[in-house]
Amino acid sequence: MVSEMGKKFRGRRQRLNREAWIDTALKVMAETGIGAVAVEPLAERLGVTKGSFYWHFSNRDALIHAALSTWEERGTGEIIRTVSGIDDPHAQLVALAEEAIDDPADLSVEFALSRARENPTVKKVLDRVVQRRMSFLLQLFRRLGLPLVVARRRAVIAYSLVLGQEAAFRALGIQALSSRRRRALAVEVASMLASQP
Amino acid sequence: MVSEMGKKFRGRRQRLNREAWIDTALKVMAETGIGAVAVEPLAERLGVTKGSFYWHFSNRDALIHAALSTWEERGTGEIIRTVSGIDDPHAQLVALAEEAIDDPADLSVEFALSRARENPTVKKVLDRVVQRRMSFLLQLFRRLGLPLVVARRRAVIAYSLVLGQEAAFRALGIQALSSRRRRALAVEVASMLASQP
DNA sequence: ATCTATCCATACGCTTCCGTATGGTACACA
DNA sequence: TGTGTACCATACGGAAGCGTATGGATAGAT
Repeated sequence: MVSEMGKKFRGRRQRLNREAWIDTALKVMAETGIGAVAVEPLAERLGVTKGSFYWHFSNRDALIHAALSTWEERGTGEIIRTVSGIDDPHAQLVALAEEAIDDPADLSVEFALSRARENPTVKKVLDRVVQRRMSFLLQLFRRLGLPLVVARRRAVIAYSLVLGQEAAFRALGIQALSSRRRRALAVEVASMLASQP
Repeated sequence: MVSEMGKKFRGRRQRLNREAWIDTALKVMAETGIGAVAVEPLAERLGVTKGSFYWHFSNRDALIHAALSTWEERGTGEIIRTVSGIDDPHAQLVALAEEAIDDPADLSVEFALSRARENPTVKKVLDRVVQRRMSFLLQLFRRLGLPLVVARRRAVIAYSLVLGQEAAFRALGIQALSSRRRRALAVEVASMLASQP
């Protein structure tokens, strides 16, 4: 029972794939949280209708799931891989801090997920990622010569710092930092975190 | 044109006031974000219908506004007042860290607001609060003998830490800390933040 | 040139939420 | 014992989102 359609003028066709939806979903998640990942607004943002969406995904949950998988793959390795190439643990810490300041998008997602842990899918992915991050940080602080109890606390503190930075910058209305200031901040953070107790 | 009403059995009446709505709104804001502050779910949570709500408030925005005002009054002073009673700046810092670890509810709201800064009302309130927090922190680090540039960075770091702690605890699945661990963490944070560069 | 797989638009029913209208109930107080 | 004020329930219309059904549109193979 469709009356009339397909008659209107349309600009040239858009033709998307799953990845386009996933990327947009992750962006929106970082900006506004997982709750804002809604099919129709996303469609509008992409210049299509939800007809497209339901061709690529069975439903909204499938998109969330796919987005989380993509995020987990892309993110968990990237920073850690970059940093793993460095030998000196202190230089590693500086690099880590700099990465965290530089690329808030990835951490924004993590930050958003921390607030959606009641979602079972989110919980599973987040727990895995956090596990890896924490053990990496713990190892790092151990290599810096800190005793285990201290290293454990530092790991929690470092993780808090990383997650909070994004929120703090938002709250402070800071958009970006010059590379000089960024570097200075990273060095400061690293030396604080590495300081002997 | 109302057909039949008021005939059903009702348990005893609830009788609320504005404050009950505001408190619940703040709780929900802390838990799930400002977007989750919706009239009907709140009403259900309070065991009434929205008929009650629209007697106390003109609309949803009025509730948000009232909640933000209440939060600003209650929060901005409380911690700072407690801490201001202490003389030694280092002890102040420890107390501040302990407060932050202890009472995540208040900071959860702040955290939620940092993600809703595009809302003009939120922006106004948040900017005021952040301004106060930052100048307090700056002063504190100055009194600890840190040079201005360093103190400024430390203030940003401290604020990031405070905001992130809540998210990190969520992500880590930490509900609460024993007072011993809490104290240890606070001391650790304070000594890090106060360390000479 | 036609066919087919791929991708998208439109329309529809359902649910949740907003805000309004209107009527009902309890308690104080006279 | 009635009556008013304060508080709440129900019903309604509209907007926005989810998911389904179905009918185009387009590109590439043949």
